[in-house]
Amino acid sequence: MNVLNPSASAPFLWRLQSVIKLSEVEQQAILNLPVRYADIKADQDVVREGDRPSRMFFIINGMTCTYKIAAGGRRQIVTFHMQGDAPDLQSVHLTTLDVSIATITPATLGFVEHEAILDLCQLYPRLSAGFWRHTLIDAAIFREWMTSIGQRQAPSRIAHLLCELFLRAQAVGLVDDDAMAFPITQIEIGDALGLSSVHVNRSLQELRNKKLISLRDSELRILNWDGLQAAGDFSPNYLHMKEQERRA
Amino acid sequence: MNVLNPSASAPFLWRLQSVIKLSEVEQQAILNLPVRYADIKADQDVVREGDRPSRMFFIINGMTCTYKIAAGGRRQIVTFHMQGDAPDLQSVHLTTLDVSIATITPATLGFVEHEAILDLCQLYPRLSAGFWRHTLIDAAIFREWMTSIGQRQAPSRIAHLLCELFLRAQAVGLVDDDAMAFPITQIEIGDALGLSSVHVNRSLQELRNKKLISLRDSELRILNWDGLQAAGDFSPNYLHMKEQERRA
DNA sequence: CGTTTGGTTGAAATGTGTCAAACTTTGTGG
DNA sequence: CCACAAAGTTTGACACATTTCAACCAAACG
Repeated sequence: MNVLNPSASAPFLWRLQSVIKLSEVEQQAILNLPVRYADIKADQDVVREGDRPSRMFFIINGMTCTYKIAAGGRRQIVTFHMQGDAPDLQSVHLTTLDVSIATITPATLGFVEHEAILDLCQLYPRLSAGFWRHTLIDAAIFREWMTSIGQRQAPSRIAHLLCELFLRAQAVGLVDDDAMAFPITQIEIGDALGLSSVHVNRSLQELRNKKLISLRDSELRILNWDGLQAAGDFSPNYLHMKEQERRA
Repeated sequence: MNVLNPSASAPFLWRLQSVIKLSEVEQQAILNLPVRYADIKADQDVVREGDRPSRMFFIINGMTCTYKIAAGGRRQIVTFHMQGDAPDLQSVHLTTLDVSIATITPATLGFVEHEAILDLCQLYPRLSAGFWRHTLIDAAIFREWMTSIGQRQAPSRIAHLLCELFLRAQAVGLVDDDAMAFPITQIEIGDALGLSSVHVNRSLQELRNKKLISLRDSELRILNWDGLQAAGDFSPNYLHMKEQERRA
């Protein structure tokens, strides 16, 4: 956590550009952001509920999950984040964290002081809009997850999650040949979908038996995309991927 | 929907000021926003999933819910909104709506063109921050609801929802003497919490039997706040109410 | 190479859903 | 302002998706 690297923010820039078009100047502003990066082991908390961090971070490599603990120690994972995502961008304005964020895999993270982000927002309204839009897409994902957990049965919930993660991985170039690295355990899937790991296991077998996916050795392969979408009641609109933003 | 009223945005201003401190100039900018208002009957869609609205709205009076429809016509209500809230503020940047928004009660709404909001964001970074913060608090509520639906049992989910709505109503002056107007039906509670209306009914009776609340004739009265919080595993931090924002 | 972590299977317990009917309150048109 | 209709609430019996507990197996790891 002590090396300073001027180009480390490239993954964050790419991700932001999938969210909003940026001018050369604005791109440079992001690339010039003072970033401190750190390698973190798997299954470590990066930040904890109640923290008041003075910096945000983005993912250079690896996967994280955001979670809350409910009564009885039950854990709800509210979202997964991958390359380029900024899991706690919200902390720029919501001073006290209402969630914890942990690594799923070993991860390389880039840390940026909130002040630096706020300065950019003052200078470049378009960057401000981009950051806002990033958090809005996160919120859209939360809404869709709520719908999944509240209304869909277990196999459908799982199919839906797999569809989402696959598209998001694809968008950042983490998919080849219909397959992606899938480091999430069945327990974690359960924590994300409000299911026991036992039931996740049985439901996954259903999806496998229907020849929709193969999932083993931490690799997810889509065997039948249309079938998986149908099983998961999945429609990608909520990810707001190809959408052209309105203006400056 | 044809009267123009220069001071109609007052409830929105009050709400924004609970989110971020504003200067005199910024306050005036909000008050001078060109607002068109409209009275809408209960149980009407204000906007629908797939719409690309050119304006956002805030609630002058009444209550709305944001919902999604899943396979089989099952409805998930993802949030309720009340006085001063801007339920589709997100539409300023997420052009295509991924949710529908309907009135719960007859409501008076104020509509503002997105362009006007974007102009203010350019002029006043602090307002930009305030809008962003408003949507971030919405997202925090989504996260907490996910945790409720995913991890808590029915009576606890309901108690949690009641706590939240009570505090939010209190913050905008809609509570007196431990009671608030409660126009939400048991079916709607079920749609919000992923429960059948039958089970909502039985769980509400539990809360009543424990002398935590009284709920009848569309009035919710809190009989034992501490008990209700405990039953709902509720802690208000996620509402980010008294939190002082960091800076400009 | 033992130890840990994650995956799989079976059987029993249970929270919640579904269906159906009755009851109560609210709203409305005559 | 009544009478009726519509909407919301309550109750009972039964079905079932999912959880829990417990054991075993397989893969990853130091």
